[in-house]
Amino acid sequence: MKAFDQYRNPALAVDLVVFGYYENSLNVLLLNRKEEPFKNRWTLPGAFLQMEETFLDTCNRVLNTKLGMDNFFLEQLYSFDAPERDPRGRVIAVAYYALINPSKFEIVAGNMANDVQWFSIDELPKLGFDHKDILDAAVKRLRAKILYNPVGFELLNDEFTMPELHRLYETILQTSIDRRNFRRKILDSDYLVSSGSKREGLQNRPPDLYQFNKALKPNKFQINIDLS
Amino acid sequence: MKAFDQYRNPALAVDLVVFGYYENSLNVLLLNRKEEPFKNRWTLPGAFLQMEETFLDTCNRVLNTKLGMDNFFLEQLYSFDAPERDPRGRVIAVAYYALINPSKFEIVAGNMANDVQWFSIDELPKLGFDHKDILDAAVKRLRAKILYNPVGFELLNDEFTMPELHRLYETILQTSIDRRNFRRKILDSDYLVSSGSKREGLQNRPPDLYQFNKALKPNKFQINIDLS
DNA sequence: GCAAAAGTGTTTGCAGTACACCCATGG
DNA sequence: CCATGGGTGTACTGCAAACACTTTTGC
Repeated sequence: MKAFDQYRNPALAVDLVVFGYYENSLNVLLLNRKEEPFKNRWTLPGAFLQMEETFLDTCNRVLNTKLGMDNFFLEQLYSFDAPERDPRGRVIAVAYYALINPSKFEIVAGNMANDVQWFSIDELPKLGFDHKDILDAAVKRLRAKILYNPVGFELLNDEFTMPELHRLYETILQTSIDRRNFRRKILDSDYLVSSGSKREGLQNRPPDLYQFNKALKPNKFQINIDLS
Repeated sequence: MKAFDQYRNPALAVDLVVFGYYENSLNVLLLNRKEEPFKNRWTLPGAFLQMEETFLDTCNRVLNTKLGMDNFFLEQLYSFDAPERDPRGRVIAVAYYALINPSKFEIVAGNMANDVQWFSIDELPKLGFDHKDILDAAVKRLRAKILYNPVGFELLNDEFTMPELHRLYETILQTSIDRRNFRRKILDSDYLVSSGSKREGLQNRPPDLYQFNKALKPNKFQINIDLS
């Protein structure tokens, strides 16, 4: 029997949508290409899958080398197959998205400084390949997921306040949520533990600090926002 | 620049979970392999992606030739990358799932009769490759999706009755749903149009016939079942 | 004392649940 | 006229949306 990998197969890339939240903005990590095609255009970070790698291996390779990151939320998004998505030839892309806290990581520039940069998803440059499609799908997934899963905590510090979490939700969902009802829903879900202390140094009443409950009972909550 | 497809790439298979509903049972289409590996074991239908094909092309190729099917609900499920999932070598699988009405199609046997068969998802044989994982993911997705999307209609005849739809939901979700509340929710969503006539020939009161509203306003409904 | 933001509580209405009753058919 | 399943209505209840008040800080 002929080995499969000697047939002609499409190349397989793993592309990453890395979300980071700071200064009341949802941001995505983009990479400035220094080679054709799409030279000098911003694109999602990614790499070709090596024969012995799993998807997660490839994700970690990209994130470790280019960004010095590890230990973050990572989830498969979708696979993209448009025949002309890469002008060099047939390339299938398996897209993952990651949620990270930018303050925890230093962005390691690749060969050159300024080739990796955060962009607010409201002020995106024109992207190469079909990466705008991938990014749009990721944003849509994140918005749907955050309504019933505690993924918001991945984007914040270990300790965070209720108003911070509230602003995070309002930013990502691009809507306003009643802060009192929001607080009640989140607290009722038992996903948070009060850390006892308060955030000092702000202008007004110091808000309570919370941590994500690692011994979580899967006590679902549901934020009711119509995304359509 | 060297063409990408001359590098060594994993093979890329498209595997299909074809769901069909009849006789109050959710069934999946399996194929009896006539070659190694997993000779004489039941597996999901699938094919290797050809260079010029999209995923959907491959899906249609499989479904048309083996099953004589077209025009059905088809959605990408997930991509599977376990390194040892195929003993012949590295094969990535992109899984799709389809919803069809078995009464609309004749299963076209491949090279031999009895090599394609419906199995109730409650009485599955041992599957080859990692196809049990894929199937489990598909069932999970279908159960989640049917709660808020009108995909149930794909599995029924063009005209169907409310009790039929109700039984479909109870079967797929493996739970009991109050038929009166179910009816109200579905009708309130405006996804159904009464066809005016009734299903005759049953033993008791003839139930009303409905059709799926093709001019649908995306008027979401929500069946509240805790899937966890 | 005032402004601003955080914490806590209450009212109200609607949607989901749990029911009961009537209707149409076959035998 | 009875059994069986289909169609329709209603009362209750619990949650969520809307909203008001108090508390704590900086200046």
